[in-house]
Amino acid sequence: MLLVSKILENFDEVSSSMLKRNIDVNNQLKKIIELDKSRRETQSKLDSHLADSNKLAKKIGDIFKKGEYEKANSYKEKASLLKLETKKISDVLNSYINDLNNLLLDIPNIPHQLVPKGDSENDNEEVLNEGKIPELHANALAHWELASKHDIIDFELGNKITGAGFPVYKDKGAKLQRALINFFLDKNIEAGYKEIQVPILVNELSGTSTGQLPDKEGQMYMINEDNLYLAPTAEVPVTNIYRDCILNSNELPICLTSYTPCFRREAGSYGSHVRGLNRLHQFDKVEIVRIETPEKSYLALDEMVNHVKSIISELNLPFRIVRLCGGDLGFTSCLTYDFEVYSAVQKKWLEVSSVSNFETFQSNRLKLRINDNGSKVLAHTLNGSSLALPRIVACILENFQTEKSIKIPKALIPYTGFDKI
RNA sequence: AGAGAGGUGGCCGAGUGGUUUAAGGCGCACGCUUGGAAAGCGUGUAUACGCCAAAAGUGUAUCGAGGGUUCGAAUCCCUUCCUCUCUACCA
Repeated sequence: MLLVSKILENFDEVSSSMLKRNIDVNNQLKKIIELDKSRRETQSKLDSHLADSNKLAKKIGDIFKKGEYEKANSYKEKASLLKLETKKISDVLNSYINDLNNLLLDIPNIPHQLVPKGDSENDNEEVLNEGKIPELHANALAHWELASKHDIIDFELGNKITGAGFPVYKDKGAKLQRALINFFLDKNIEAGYKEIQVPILVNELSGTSTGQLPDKEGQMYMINEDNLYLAPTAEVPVTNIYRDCILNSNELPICLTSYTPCFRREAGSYGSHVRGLNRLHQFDKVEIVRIETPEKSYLALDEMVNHVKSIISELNLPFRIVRLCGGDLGFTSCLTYDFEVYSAVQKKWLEVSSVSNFETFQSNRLKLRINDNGSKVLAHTLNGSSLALPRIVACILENFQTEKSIKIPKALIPYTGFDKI
């Protein structure tokens, strides 16, 4: 959520930078400023009425003690009238606060200077392209064909148990999943991230605080009976650990890593690009989350990008890093780098990681501050996938297939216990 | 899930309608004291919002959360969340 003070002080900058997202928020911003002014005026008015009420109540108490009941009663009447008026002002104030909040909740984060203008993923800016695209034999198969040929992932069985997008991993397929999770976690821990296990069901406030609500309302599975959501990413439970916290500057940076299954409804996405493992309703992901001071957050973003890069390199997968353009940039993010691995059979790039700096957008909702020698500032939050499994699995299967088998990348063999499928 | 007991500042803990402006203690910070330390003494010690150019200051709100009763609520009522004990169930 943007700060009203930021909008007030940098109106033109905020307004024009939103054009990169292809949205015009000028009117909303003006309304926010107006509402904030009304809010402050009403607050002053209410406070002075409450101050009067408090004084009067005290006076009545004193008079009662002296036993002057008649006098007290006349003051009581006066106090009642004052109270009625106070109630009215308080209602007005609350409506201003609500309207202001609702407007602010609908405005996305301000894109960073580096974010290119653009409409869609086609306008993303490639910043690195590394690794060799393998030359496959003539009969190379797509991963969903390999999965069934080797009987390691069963999509049909998942349909039976749950529905489309919930595959069953079998035998070496299951072990490959487990190997990747451990491999990723170990790499992250080695790089200084502390492992943490968190709940996968989250409440509404958690969803709002990291920015999934109200923006992605329809993308999360909801359990109505208990008013809980299935987390679409570990970002939600992990970042919310620090909701309503004031951290001492010497506690920073906070670097966490967590494995969780992730659940996404993916409403409205159908077609060939969702075949096999390309897009699932349930998938596994290892996430990294950082909390940083404003001064260091972009340094941290670079570190995270380099870290994810090193993991993909170790798996020997051809990949590229793209800087998301305004049109593709997530609601909550200032700057995002996506990692895409190349699927040699499908002949396309598949997103496997998204690394973002949210600056104060989340921390403002989280009320996550840093206490630096008595002065308080909002922290910067960042996160990234390190990494999401399904498309990594798809690429391993496709890119490392031979006529007879699938070779496991060397770095993974200690984790799988086998070198081919 | 049922019955009961609870939730008060960084922590412990007093407080059943108006000298609570939340006692007292611990912790922490600073100062005095000391050769140095401890002890002792003194001062201070939350968050949010408003006013003020800013600081100082000051007003308001906050005793799990939300609503209500009252001139006045930590205290009474309702709703809700959480914790503990017992019972039931259970990996």
